[in-house]
Amino acid sequence: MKPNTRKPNATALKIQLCATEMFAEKGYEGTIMDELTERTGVNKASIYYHFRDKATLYEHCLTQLFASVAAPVADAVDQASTPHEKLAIFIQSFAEQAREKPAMPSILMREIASGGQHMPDTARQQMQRLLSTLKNLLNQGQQEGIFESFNALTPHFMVIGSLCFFLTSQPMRDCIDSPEKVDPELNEFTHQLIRILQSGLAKTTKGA
Amino acid sequence: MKPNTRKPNATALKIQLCATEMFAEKGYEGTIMDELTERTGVNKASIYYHFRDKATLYEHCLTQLFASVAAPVADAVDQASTPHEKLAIFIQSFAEQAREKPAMPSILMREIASGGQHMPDTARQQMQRLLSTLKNLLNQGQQEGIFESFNALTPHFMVIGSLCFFLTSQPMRDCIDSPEKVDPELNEFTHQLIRILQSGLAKTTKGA
Amino acid sequence: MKPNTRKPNATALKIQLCATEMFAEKGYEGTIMDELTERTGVNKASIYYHFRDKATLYEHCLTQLFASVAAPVADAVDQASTPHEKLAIFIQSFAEQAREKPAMPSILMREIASGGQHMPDTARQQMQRLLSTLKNLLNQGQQEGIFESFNALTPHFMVIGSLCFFLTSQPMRDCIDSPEKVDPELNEFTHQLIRILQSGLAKTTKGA
Amino acid sequence: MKPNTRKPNATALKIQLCATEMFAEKGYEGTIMDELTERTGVNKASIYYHFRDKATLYEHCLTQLFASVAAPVADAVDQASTPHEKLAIFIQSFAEQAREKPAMPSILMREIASGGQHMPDTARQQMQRLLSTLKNLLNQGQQEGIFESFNALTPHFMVIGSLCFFLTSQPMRDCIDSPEKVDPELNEFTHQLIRILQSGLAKTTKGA
DNA sequence: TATGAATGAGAATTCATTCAT
DNA sequence: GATGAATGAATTCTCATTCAT
Repeated sequence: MKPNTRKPNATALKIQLCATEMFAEKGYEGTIMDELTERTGVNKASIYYHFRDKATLYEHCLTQLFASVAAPVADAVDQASTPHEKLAIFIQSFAEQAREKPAMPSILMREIASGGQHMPDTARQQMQRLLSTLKNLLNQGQQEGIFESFNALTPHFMVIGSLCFFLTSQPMRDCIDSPEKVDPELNEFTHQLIRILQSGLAKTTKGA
Repeated sequence: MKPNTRKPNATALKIQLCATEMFAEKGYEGTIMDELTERTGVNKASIYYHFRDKATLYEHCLTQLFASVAAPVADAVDQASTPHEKLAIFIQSFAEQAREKPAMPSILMREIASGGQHMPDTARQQMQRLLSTLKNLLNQGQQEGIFESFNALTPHFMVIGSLCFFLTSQPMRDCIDSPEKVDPELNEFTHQLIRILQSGLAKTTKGA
Repeated sequence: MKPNTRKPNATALKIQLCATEMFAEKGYEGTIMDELTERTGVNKASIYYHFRDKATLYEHCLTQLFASVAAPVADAVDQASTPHEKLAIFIQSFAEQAREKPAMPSILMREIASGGQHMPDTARQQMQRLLSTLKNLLNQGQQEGIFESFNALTPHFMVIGSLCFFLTSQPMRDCIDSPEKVDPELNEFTHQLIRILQSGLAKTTKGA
Repeated sequence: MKPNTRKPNATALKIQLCATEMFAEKGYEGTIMDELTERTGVNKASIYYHFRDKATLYEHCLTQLFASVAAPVADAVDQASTPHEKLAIFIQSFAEQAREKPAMPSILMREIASGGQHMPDTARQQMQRLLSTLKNLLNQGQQEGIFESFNALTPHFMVIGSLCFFLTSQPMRDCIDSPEKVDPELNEFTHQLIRILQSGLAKTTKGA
């Protein structure tokens, strides 16, 4: 029984949470173990006791994070029945997860930007799972004659990409207070996203 | 006169280009000045001669990069007349710019992921410019009764976000060679994106 | 238990002592951290662990050094009673301190030469304290009709300046071995200094 | 005829003056050639054209500086006749020189503090010359029964040391504006110095 | 487990000096 | 003589990691 397994005791958990936050804020290289020490209040050597090294800690954080996001989305979609509903739920629940775990969009964006070299396999699989979920509901919709035929990657990235950009760019947008700026809430953004995609993917039935 | 005749900026330009590439690949902290030295073949002190320090070099690269992307997009959109055309051109030309300057999506994603803290003002303004361009064409379309009313941020991030994700995730997707995988080309992706957004934003007149 | 049992500050102290010596020998800019590493036998990173950076280390050394000099002098003067005695003790004990802590005159001279820009406040205060001590004894002597009236700065610098010059110029003088040269010992120098000042400051009552 | 000889043209002279100033302010190691470039407005390569390297430039500055100080002092003393007068003139004219060439006390103090390792021979000789001048007048005074017998080094350093300290510490003292502080002018300081030394060295004739 | 101290391998930056024009 | 651009050898400082207790 190696020390760095199972039942994350209080210390280990605190480290994990802080680290996930820092990785999101500053990226892998930007995260400095000394700073993590300060933020957690945990002794540096302790971090190394609980997680072999920085890379291992990173893997651990990402694995946990992405699993905790993908599962609820897939589950929620399964509850719905019609493709339109499923699509809406997909978007909705991904948005919710991203808001609840704000580290996720940041980390995902950084990882993808760097070619996913440091993304642990399990984390990658979780993202695949989301894509599959979407693919399935699109197929269903297409077979039912509701949706046009599209490569699932396009709507996938329209959802994931736009939500990640929207959420992570919030601090940047908050800096600019031009009087005309009317920033939508996440809710509004999500609803518009749903509306656009539902009608954008829909089969154009009008014979005109 | 040797082939590599020394024009005033040859060295500085080489540094800028290489650095932009590295910042895209590895991020700010991941970019090591010694490596940049090797890649450019330029003496390390020379880099510091032309650009005060790493941070300044970064700023310079970003400023140049984003200016070189936003201008052509805005210009291209100005050439078109109808909102539908403008939207298509917006997407098309942003996609083109992103393909031509592959560093841009990576850098943009990383920057946004970290709250844009290190993004120079001018670079930020260029992104604003893109948003304005889109806002204008949406307004025009809306006034002409062609588009529904949307906060421009939603379609903006649907375009920028999905294209950035699509382009930067290419290497990641290329790793997975499942036989069923059918990855679309950028062209196909762009066309689908245009189609979905054109019909997704369009005023649903049928039924009226 | 090895002879060099690790007490909490052993390393930090060793660094401080070596550094003080080097700062005296070579000045702030002339002191190279790598050399300090070699001299102390302490790992370079350890120096930075105990003292944030070179400037902090310098401050620390100076603070300690000047405090350790000024206090004994002031204390010694307090023990004496007559102004003449006090003056002699002032000179005597400053000379002693300077011999015991040969880094002090060098550092003081360099610091003053550069306008004291880098002198930590506490160190500056210690020098003020010496001046005050002298001022007081001069005042006492003046009130007792023993000393003429002088701005204390003059005798102050006659003591401090001449002793610093005498002590630090020793190596320079040792180079010149002209046969006629008869260099006084510190003791002789100090005694002459006392004699000259005692009679130089004394009220010239004769002739009255 | 090497370039770095004789008739110091305008550029070379400007460099020399600026450099002397910087060496005084910051010391040898603290003087950075790039900064010297900025201050002089002369191109860096030009400095190297006129003076082989930093060490040579330093030597040159010191040689010029100390020669220009010692000669006038010695000459002035020669004009006077009585030992008391000569002593006063010695102090007076050294003080004048130091005020006119404020770089001198700083450089002298730094050089002595570091054991005079980098002091060019000619500069050292100039300091010796001052000591000799003082020695002679003391001898004369002693033979005339005016002065007590002292090793000349003591009064020498009392003059040189105190004046150097007084002059260079001015900026430091100007920082402290305690209400009680009454800083003497150089003139007052010099007069007190003369008074103290004249009576301090004088033969105590009173048979009491 | 927890902790203060230590450490080696970097990494950013500086600086005196030189070169080509 | 003057100048912008280069360059190699330092030099300061950082950081992931380990050790001793």
